[in-house]
Amino acid sequence: VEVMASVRDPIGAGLEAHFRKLRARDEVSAAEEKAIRTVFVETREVPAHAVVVRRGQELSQSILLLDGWLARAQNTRKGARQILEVHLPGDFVDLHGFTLKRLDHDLIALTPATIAIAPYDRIRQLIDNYPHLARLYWLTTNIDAAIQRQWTFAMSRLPALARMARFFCELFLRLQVIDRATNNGFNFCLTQPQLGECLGLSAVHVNRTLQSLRSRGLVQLDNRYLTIVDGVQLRDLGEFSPDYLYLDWKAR
Amino acid sequence: VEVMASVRDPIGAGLEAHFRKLRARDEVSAAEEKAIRTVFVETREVPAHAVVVRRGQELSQSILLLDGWLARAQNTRKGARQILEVHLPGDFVDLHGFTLKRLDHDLIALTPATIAIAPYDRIRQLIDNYPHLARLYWLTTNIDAAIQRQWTFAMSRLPALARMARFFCELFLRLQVIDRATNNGFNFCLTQPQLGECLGLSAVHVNRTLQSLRSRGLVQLDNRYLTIVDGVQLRDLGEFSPDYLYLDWKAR
DNA sequence: CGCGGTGTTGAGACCTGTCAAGACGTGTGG
DNA sequence: CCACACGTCTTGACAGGTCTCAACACCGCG
Repeated sequence: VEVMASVRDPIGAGLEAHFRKLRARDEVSAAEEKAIRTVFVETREVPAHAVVVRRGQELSQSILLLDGWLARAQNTRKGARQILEVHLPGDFVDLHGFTLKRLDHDLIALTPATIAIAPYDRIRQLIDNYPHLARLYWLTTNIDAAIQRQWTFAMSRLPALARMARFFCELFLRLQVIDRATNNGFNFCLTQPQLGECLGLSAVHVNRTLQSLRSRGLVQLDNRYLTIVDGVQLRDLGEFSPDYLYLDWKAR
Repeated sequence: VEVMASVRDPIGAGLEAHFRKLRARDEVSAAEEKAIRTVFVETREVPAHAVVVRRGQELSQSILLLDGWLARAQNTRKGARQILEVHLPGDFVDLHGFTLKRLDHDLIALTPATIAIAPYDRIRQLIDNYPHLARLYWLTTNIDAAIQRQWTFAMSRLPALARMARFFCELFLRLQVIDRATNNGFNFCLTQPQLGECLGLSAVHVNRTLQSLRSRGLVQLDNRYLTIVDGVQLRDLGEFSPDYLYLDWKAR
């Protein structure tokens, strides 16, 4: 992980997505926003496929994703890799490290990424001074957990086609929240083998499943851009309900 | 859900497991323990198979499990039920409802259970007065999330045999923490179909997988009691590492 | 020009699900 | 005491989804 010189205010600009994400769920005052901005000490550029945090490593800082996609991953003994959760810009990627002190899985970069670093003592200070933010960040970890539950559900009970449909629905919605999707699609940089690592499928089967979604006229994947052709049917096929993303605005 | 008259101090006695669980991870002072005890206003008895909290229901209180097993569950459109997480005595079952305000899944009773009720305003008061407890409960939600990630992993990448082995390992360890297991086993009240709902398997396949574990001399399941015959091989088969339960004692 | 990563296709094997039937134990009512 | 129903556990046969292996096309890049 290589440190890059901070130009102008790259952190401030990159935090855009983070505040969109928070404000989709609750109010964040100007004072709170200002306080959050002081938590980050530097940004880093991470190349694709890099391991950002290795399993078991002692932690003293948290990472907020400014740009690119990260993922939590864990390997089978035989070497197969499962991606447990995909993180998008604005996600406080390992805030739970703040209480856990180490991770039980790897944090890897799916694409080239820009991250911001928040030392634990500053986070500690932030949530001590702003109990509302403590609750709000607790909320975001709970939303992450809800997403995780839905993945468990999909892996255990849905066949490949539904699993993939649901995955696209979730990404689409989460990207819309942070303004990184258009009306009908989004940039999708994963390769088919990587998609298989997300869905617990072999690369071959990913290919066939993708073709099936295409031929049913539900999605289109060209040139690293995913087009949602028929969102209604896609949601139906994936048994997708956006409940679990808790996108309703409430005092927390 | 039927309310039972409180006899003597049923809450206090039942909280035993809760404090064991907390103190496996961090120190809890006498003052903190006392404060926690004041949070609960009543206990309830829940019959087996009851729905304790229904999906989408507005919440104003959290539930701590005193005795019995609860589970989070979600149904397929076709009616198949997946159990997303199993909760054991001492678990603060829907503490995340405190920030989420509703659940995106059902909370059901796997066995007859006793629960204690904690209104949100009291929880709010507790964590405002004891920031250390706020972090500690945040920690427990993070541990729940870690367990959830491991379930996702198991469902997507491990075959039935390993999945079941791992499930037994996890339960054994979690039950030992709260002193509800012996050296070589524990009471296991689930039927084979219920076990299938936990593991994402059909009842028929559960039966065959269980026989395979038995014939390999790894576990024994008689009379609702699970005996771990060969724990080392069981852990090996399930690729189980206890890391993710964060059972090391640290200042949080 | 060759090469590695990516996407695609076919064939066969394997794991797991479904359906159906029967064994066993337990509680209930006659 | 027996007959019966019911839930649970067990077994067999077959079907279907997904994996593995192998081969090939395509592309960007050194």
